[in-house]
Amino acid sequence: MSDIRVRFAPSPTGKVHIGNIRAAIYNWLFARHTGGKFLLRVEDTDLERSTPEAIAVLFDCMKWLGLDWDEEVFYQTKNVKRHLEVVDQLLASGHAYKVERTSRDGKTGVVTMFRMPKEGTIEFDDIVKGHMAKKAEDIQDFAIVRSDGSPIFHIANVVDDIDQRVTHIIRGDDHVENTFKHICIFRALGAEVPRYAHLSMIVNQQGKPYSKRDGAAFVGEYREQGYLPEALFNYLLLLGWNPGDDREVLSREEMVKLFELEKVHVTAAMFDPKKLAWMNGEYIKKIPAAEFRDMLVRSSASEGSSSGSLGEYAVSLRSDLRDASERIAWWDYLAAQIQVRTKFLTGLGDSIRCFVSDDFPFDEKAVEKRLRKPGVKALLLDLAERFEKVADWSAPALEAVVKELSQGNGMGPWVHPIRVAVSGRGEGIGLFEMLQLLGRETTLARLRKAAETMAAD
RNA sequence: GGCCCCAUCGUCUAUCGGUCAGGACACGAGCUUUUCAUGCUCGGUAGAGGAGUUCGACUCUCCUUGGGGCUGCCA
Repeated sequence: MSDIRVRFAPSPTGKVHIGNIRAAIYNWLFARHTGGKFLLRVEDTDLERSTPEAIAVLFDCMKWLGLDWDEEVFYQTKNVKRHLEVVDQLLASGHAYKVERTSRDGKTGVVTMFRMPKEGTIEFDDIVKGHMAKKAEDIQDFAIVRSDGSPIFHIANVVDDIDQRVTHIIRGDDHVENTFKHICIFRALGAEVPRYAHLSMIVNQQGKPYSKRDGAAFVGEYREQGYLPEALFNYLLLLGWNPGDDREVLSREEMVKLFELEKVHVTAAMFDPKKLAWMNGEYIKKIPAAEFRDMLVRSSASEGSSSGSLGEYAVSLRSDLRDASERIAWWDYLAAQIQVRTKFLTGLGDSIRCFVSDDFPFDEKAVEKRLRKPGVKALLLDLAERFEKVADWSAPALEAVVKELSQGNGMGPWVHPIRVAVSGRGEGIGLFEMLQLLGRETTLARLRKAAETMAAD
């Protein structure tokens, strides 16, 4: 047990930015590593943007990434009364004053300002950035209550941190300047100043802050694009921290065990989608085979091409597989072939369509390149003839047939037309494994059909 | 403009003054004698510039340059 308490305090705008969620990850890891508490505070004072839907999206993203929080969610709007009480306190002690001001957009009214010390230096030791200092005279007094009477971020944030007994504030780099102000508020209130850790920003290829113009910027988009939460989590963590050795793909347990704020980098990190994609592939390979198989079965069902339910592992093209165990073995084999070459979980349905249904699309380019070539018709018919005679319908046996035809000159001329004829595409799993899975009947039918309808003489 | 922060391969980074400056992604070449992918082997590319401290500096200090942040009745 420890007394450490950290918080993630996003504004629920409906979309959780990756830079923001990285702060959540670091907070979570720090809490889990130290045995402290990870709190969630919803800064919902912007009534226009924060809706129940937006808050639901936020919770959803956090749950997706496995960022579970301790204690009840703290809603900032519910603490407004406290914020204003504290402001009165500051007013009474002379740390704040009211003044008539005109805002940028021309609004004139009375706002409450926090009175900054006029001399001295404000200092703090940031856990990642080191010693920070700024002359008080370089910071101007700032507003803490709007003319409409609503508290402003600075005061709400500090009061909530006091009320939630937050000991460490881990947040984005863009808050550094605010920290000097906030420290003054803590002191004016006689409260203990928490420890700070400011995280660098995530930048794009041009070195500018990463925004939605640079690609997926919101957590939900990664989910939609077939990324695994573990991969995003791991990648974001690595963007600014490493365990000190060459390990990059880490289990959650390792992360919790090894994470230290002191080792977080100060410099801004460029977001590299290619490395994230690679990492996603690594995590997909780690999915237990049976689990991946079930994902495939599920995606085939959602394609509407398989009438069977998940539990039955139906294989509509292979009526010869009567036994449940045979069908499961069929799926296991297919899944194993596909898993190693999957980088994203999207499109799984498309890649197995031709295995579970005769209703699959033909890629026009592949057809043009591989089938509409002189002699292909005869070639396919001849292959069908030869395959028909194969006693043992297995990948090695089928490969032997083509190998013999090629006479050691490369099997390309046969392999490519067969692939397109039976699957409609130019890529996929190993050809002979594919034929083995499809079975004799389907393979022969497709070869002959392609020969008649698409292949050139 | 003012204030604050930052600076190693293209990118993420290792290095707690002495290293052939290491790894990963990406890239190139090759092998696994079918596509795609995986896997394996090999390869190239880095300490912004300048002073200083030191026997010795990527590492410490200063300057320059470059980049970023903040400078709201946003958060």
